[in-house]
Amino acid sequence: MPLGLSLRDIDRLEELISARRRIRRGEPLFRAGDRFEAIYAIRLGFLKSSVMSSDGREQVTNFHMSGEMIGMDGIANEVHSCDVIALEDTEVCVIPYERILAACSEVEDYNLHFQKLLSREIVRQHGLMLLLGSMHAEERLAAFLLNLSQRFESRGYSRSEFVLRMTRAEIGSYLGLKLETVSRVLSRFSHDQLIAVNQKHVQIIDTEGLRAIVSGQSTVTESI
Amino acid sequence: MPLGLSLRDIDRLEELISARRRIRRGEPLFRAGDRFEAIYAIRLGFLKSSVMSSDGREQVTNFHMSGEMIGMDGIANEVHSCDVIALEDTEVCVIPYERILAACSEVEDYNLHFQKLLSREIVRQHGLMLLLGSMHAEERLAAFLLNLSQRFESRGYSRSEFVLRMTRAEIGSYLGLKLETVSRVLSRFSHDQLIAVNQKHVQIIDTEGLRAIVSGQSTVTESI
DNA sequence: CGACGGGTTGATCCAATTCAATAATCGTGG
DNA sequence: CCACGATTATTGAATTGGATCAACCCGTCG
Repeated sequence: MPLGLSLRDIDRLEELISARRRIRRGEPLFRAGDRFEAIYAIRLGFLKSSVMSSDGREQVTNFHMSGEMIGMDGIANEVHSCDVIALEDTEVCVIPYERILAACSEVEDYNLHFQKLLSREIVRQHGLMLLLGSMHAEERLAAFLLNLSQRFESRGYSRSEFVLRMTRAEIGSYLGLKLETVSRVLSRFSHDQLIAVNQKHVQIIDTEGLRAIVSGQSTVTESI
Repeated sequence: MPLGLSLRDIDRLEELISARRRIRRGEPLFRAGDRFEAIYAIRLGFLKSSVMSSDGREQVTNFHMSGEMIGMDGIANEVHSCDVIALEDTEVCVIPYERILAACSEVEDYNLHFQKLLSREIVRQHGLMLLLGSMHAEERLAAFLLNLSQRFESRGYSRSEFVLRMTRAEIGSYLGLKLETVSRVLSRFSHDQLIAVNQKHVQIIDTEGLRAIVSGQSTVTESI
């Protein structure tokens, strides 16, 4: 469900790009409070967005991969409202917001396109809120794995085997769980033959089983 | 933090408005799946947005009051992705999206303005995710009450005394809690002289106390 | 090699849910 | 206007899912 731009769309925006930028693993693309100047299209790599509460609790709000656009949070107040950190060496295209605005005014099509991008982010977050507000640990993790799987697939990678670039703690923060819970649930999934886990490497064995978990059917689906 | 448009901004958009529409308490402004045609500016009233999971769990994603804009979720797929239901008799201005698009293309200022509206919604949801992902029941409710208080104030109503238009179950859904928990925490706040509650009527007595709770200081702030 | 960050797993604890009973309020139609 | 059923709210007791605390393992890097 949560998508950025298609390759074709990225081509369309190519003319707006001012530069490329490389961010090394662990380094920020930008931080909350930084002046908002550009939107970024990810060429290659993997990042996380997170917000901080006044008392220092971190909440990961999203993970990003190639083809996705980031930075739109900054439009609201001309200042970024979250941190974006590279979880592996990453390369992004810098698209100055001024150019986007100008292009949107000139071409109604661009305008619609960009508004759709923002709206899609809103819709995506609705899904997240449903997850955070009403799902159990197992459901959250199953949904998370299926989402990653689907995104990898749509990028031409394997949908059944991939590497988690983030730590258990980061997954936990994203899903509103503690890292121990993430670890436990992954172990349980592994034990139940739904996935195979080896540290950061994950293999999805039973997609349907995971789907069943997401939609509420408890693990031990009793046959009535 | 979460705002719609100022009155001045609404005036600016006045020319785009095609009609007014009244929705009676309990009736939908639109439902998930409805074709997206317009954005709505609330003249008067109170509504909730909610999404439904495949297995029927409802998650309230927002409450809306006068001056706020709703419907932007529909831009993404030309179809609304959530239900919006009036919690009291409500009147909205209907602003056809086509006109908004046209206006945005013509006036770069409108364009920026509308994009800010969308971005603000994204930023607001980040705050919600922080709440849902990492706060305790008491912190969630304190944050919720302070937020309502602030919004009422900025509309010229009392910031210390207001009526909750939604049920405990709806508050619970919004905050990721059960209705009993909401009721209990409100009772506790009442007992601790932070608020006075009488069914839907709430009076904020100790704003600072509520703020302290939101930022993690436990209720029983021990003096060290 | 030792230290350190990341991961797993077990034992215990606790905040919030669930189940349940009761009360207050609302809306509707006679 | 009042009575009645339905919805909404409160409160208590028991339960539980996930958090917390803690020990340990593994791989990597200086």
